[in-house]
Amino acid sequence: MSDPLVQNTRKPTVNDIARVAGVSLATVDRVLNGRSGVREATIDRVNCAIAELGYVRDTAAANLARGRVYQLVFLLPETNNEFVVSLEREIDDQTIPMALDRTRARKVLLPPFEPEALVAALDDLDAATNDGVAVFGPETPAVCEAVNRTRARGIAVVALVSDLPSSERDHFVGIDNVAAGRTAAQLMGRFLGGVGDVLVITGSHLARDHVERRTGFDAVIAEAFPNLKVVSVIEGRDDSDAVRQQLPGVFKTFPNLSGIYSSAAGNPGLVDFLNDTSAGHRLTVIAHDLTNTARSALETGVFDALISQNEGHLIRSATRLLKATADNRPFDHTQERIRTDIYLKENMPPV
Amino acid sequence: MSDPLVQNTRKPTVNDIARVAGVSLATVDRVLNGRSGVREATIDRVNCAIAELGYVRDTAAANLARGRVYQLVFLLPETNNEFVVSLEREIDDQTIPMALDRTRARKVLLPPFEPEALVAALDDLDAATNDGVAVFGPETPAVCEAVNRTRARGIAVVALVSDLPSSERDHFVGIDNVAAGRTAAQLMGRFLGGVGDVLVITGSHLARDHVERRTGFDAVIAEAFPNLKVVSVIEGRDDSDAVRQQLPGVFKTFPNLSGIYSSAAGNPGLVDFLNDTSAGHRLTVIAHDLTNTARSALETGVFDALISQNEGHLIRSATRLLKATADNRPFDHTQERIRTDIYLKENMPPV
DNA sequence: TTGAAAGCGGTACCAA
DNA sequence: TTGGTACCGCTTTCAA
Repeated sequence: MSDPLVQNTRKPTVNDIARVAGVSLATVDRVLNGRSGVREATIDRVNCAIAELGYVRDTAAANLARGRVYQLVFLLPETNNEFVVSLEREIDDQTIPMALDRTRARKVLLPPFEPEALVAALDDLDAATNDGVAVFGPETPAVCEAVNRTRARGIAVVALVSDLPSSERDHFVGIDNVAAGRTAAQLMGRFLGGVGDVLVITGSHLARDHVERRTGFDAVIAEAFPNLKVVSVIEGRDDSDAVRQQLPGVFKTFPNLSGIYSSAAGNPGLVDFLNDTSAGHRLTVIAHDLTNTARSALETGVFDALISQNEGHLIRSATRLLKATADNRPFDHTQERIRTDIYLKENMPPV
Repeated sequence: MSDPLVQNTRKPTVNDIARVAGVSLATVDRVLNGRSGVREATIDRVNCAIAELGYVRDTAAANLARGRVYQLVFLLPETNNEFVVSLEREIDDQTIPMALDRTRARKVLLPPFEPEALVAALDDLDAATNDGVAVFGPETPAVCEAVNRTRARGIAVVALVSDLPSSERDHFVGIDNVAAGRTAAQLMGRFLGGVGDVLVITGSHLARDHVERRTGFDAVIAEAFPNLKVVSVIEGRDDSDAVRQQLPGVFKTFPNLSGIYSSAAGNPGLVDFLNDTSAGHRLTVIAHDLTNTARSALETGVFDALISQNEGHLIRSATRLLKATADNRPFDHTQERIRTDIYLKENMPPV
């Protein structure tokens, strides 16, 4: 083999193609970019040359010549929950590095758990000024159809954090939430020595990620820990106050709780309650996402473990995937896989 | 503010600088690249223009013009231990994506635990043909001095996996191994309910990462688990056979072992022994690195948890850091932080 | 349907 | 000490 990418030989350029195919640069470009106005026969000649030479386009040079800037949009729920806020901050922090990479990302905040708003926002995107969009929102048929329309208009779409598998989104950027729930259950079971009553705090039955986490959690409890029981489930709608208000009732009904799986947002409400009743230290608490609240709860021993996904990685990965899809360029699947992180006090990354 | 990187205004180019400073392109280039032959006064004028315009060099365009190819070297121990092998494979797998990014990485395998070989390899690197080197090896004074010489010659140096803090290496790419050891101890303690006798398998006292892991492990046992005891420590030199051979003796002396912390390589030897004696399932075993052996041991319940660092991330991060250092460009610290991963069966990423 | 040539943001050679 | 200019790999306008 003499793959020029692997060997020390110079990489073939458009000029090489032109020479080999016996055509001009302009024609090579037309074929390369699928522009019309080239005879079939000529197209074939050029494609042969491309194949023969093992040509791979230099994206940097192409973007330079084009003066291209990738315009991306992030559709996020408008909420003050810490995970989403840090997702936003991550986008802001990436502004300059992205700009150096010919990429501009815009945030659009939408009322949470409202499919209509999401649909409207998607339908509002003009393909002329938008290359790609990352969607973090509920999976409903209307949303999926809007996603499909967006793609049909030529805008790349990735689902962020919560998947939209019933749509034709290009990619999903986030963790396997069933696996996350399973992981939480395994930790809970091991930490509790396999016995005890557990409370699960979930967010919304509309949020696919929340539902999946519960599914996973319940499955492992059932499979592996016969003496562990989920005695109560509360729905906190990702709202600290809502969580806070429901807890006293639960503890009155089940005074012997030994574990809590906080599978969504609203942890400040939980921590607040646990500190007030000083129940935190005798309970095993497993929560999601390395937020400031979770960090300090882990630090003080109120939380025992955290399941998390790295916000920086989510944003960078979504960005890379949208750009690659927009150019329909290949990408490194292993690099784009978001890991389901487990954090104990000991392996928390420094802030 | 009118930062052109953030605003929609066009980014300033060398031409803008030339115009504003009233000099030619060539002079701007001289100043930008610190080339000699420019009057002080002119240099100042150009620098003023640069500052005033908020100019940031377009690295892609610069590299295109220069025909630059980054030449990187990875110095790795020559061993068949799975972690190192998968590090090598990762380098191989990155060959094509790197080539597309004007980067060529070369592996050099050296006899393990032999500082002299490492020193010789470093001193052998020609700055004319090498932009950066990643070093995975023991920290000895001779090695540190060689690292310093290499840097002095103008080659970027990062320590990989095992830090070289006594040297002037540009960066360390790897996890905090003390934290990794602490994490292992915390898991061990929780999984064992805080009581039991534990065996620690280490690699070599010459390897800084191995020593640090033990330090962290011992510290948490001492701090948090008074009824947990490290009753024996064996040094396996990252060699499966060596590990395998020492185990029967340990188990004869301490038949009541309830946990094993395998803090280095050589896991095939350990798994082999555990399967033979069918001791695996009553012991709590915590090991390092998501290798194939570890994967299947986790799957079958022979291992209970894994501490790991992502090989792909290690290689990509080392590569980005070496290139950024070579160009002395800034980089995103949070992106380059290697996480100390915890894997249970439930959150193992698919192969 | 095709080609010549200018230009994207830099670099570097050669001449002045 | 300085400037003019060709060129890196690719795109795009204009003319043929």
